[in-house]
Amino acid sequence: MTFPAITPPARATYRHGDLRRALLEAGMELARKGGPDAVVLREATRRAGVAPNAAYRHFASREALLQAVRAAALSAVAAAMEAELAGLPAGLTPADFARASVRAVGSGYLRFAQTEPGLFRTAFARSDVLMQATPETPTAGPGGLNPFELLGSALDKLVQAGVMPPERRPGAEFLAWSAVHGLAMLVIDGPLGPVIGPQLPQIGQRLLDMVEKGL
Amino acid sequence: MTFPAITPPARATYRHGDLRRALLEAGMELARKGGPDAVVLREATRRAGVAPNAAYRHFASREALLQAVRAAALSAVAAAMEAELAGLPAGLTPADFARASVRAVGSGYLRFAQTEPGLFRTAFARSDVLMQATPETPTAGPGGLNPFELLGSALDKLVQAGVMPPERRPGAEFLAWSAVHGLAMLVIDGPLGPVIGPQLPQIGQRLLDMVEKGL
DNA sequence: AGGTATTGTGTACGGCGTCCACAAAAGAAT
DNA sequence: ATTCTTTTGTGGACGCCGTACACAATACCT
Repeated sequence: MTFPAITPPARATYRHGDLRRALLEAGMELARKGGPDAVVLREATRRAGVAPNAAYRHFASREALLQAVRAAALSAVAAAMEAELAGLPAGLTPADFARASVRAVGSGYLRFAQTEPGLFRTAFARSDVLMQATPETPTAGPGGLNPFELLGSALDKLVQAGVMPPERRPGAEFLAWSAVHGLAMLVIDGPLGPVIGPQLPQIGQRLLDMVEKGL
Repeated sequence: MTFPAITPPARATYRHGDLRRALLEAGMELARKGGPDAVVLREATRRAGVAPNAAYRHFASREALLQAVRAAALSAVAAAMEAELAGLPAGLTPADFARASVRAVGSGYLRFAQTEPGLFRTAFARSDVLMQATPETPTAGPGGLNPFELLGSALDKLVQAGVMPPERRPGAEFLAWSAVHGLAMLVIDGPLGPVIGPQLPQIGQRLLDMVEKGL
């Protein structure tokens, strides 16, 4: 007689070997579809083929696991922004390049929100991981800058290129970030999803026009 | 010997009389401090002095109760906006009045977010109640318009006063709303709370400058 | 008065996060 | 090599949650 055998091999060794990473990846998977609330400790341990309590050897609580997932999601946002920046055409004037950089950061943000809504919601909900990234929970992309820093550096270019007067620079990231973040949240997590939705790219461009003009 | 007697009188009659309202009010209280996740069915019934299952005679599920709370919270947002609009000085030119109206709507939104973060988060998270308000779950304020409609009518004034060219009007609410919503979310539910925080009013005004200029 | 629909109760199930005591394995000290 | 210690995973339990089902008390209608 054979048993159903969920997760057949289970595990040969008593020690898992890389449980922390396994839990983090399971957490990412859960967050990807389902958002932050879907990051459930027991389910993550189940996927890692381990007893629920084993998680507590690597994360102090469900919240701690969630924090780690958040940080990883922020890294992914940064990577999306960097991809967008890398796709910028060459040979632009400094002013145009600076403007295009700001737009690229915004577009990357919005595109990520639309393609990975679960991760996006996880990245930006109820937490201050972004501003106080610890060595254990890096929030940066491949280039070493986190999303907030990428936006800041794009805005700096705007000043250097003479497009933005220096006195407007302080705090400008909050304004630009707010606009883009608000649209993303309203579409993927709020009441605008059904209303807008497929038109996000166009509305996004219009929003970026507004930011560029109004900053 | 006397018992501890939590909720001493409990209830004299078998029927509660107004359980639906009682549950809604308990839910609002829970949402006020704690946000949407704090709206817990069992706790609401406890506060109403009733068995957990009694709730199911009035709400199909926890989610249904939460929807009702959301609608009520949206009403409160609308009321905050109306209060701000009512405080506008008299004797403005139509153009200035229109501009001030848009700002008032935005300020009301931000002020509400800061003074009632729990309700604010509840109002605007994961739901489409706003766009499809049912008779049972009204989202409007005392004046009969919900937050979205209040913003729309302020923008209409902008066009009527000749401040905004009519061709820019369609979709403008999405842009303005995004900006304000994003700032509110980043401050009360995101990573900007510790960073900004007390300076919200100033940054809010700057954000509204950006919107006004960039719309 | 009796019948019916409404509303609240009791019991139970499975899922969650987390605490505690224990067991297995790995590494260090003898 | 044997023992001790630290690390890592297991098992069982607790109290919370949402919710389904059967039942009881009340109100309402005839």
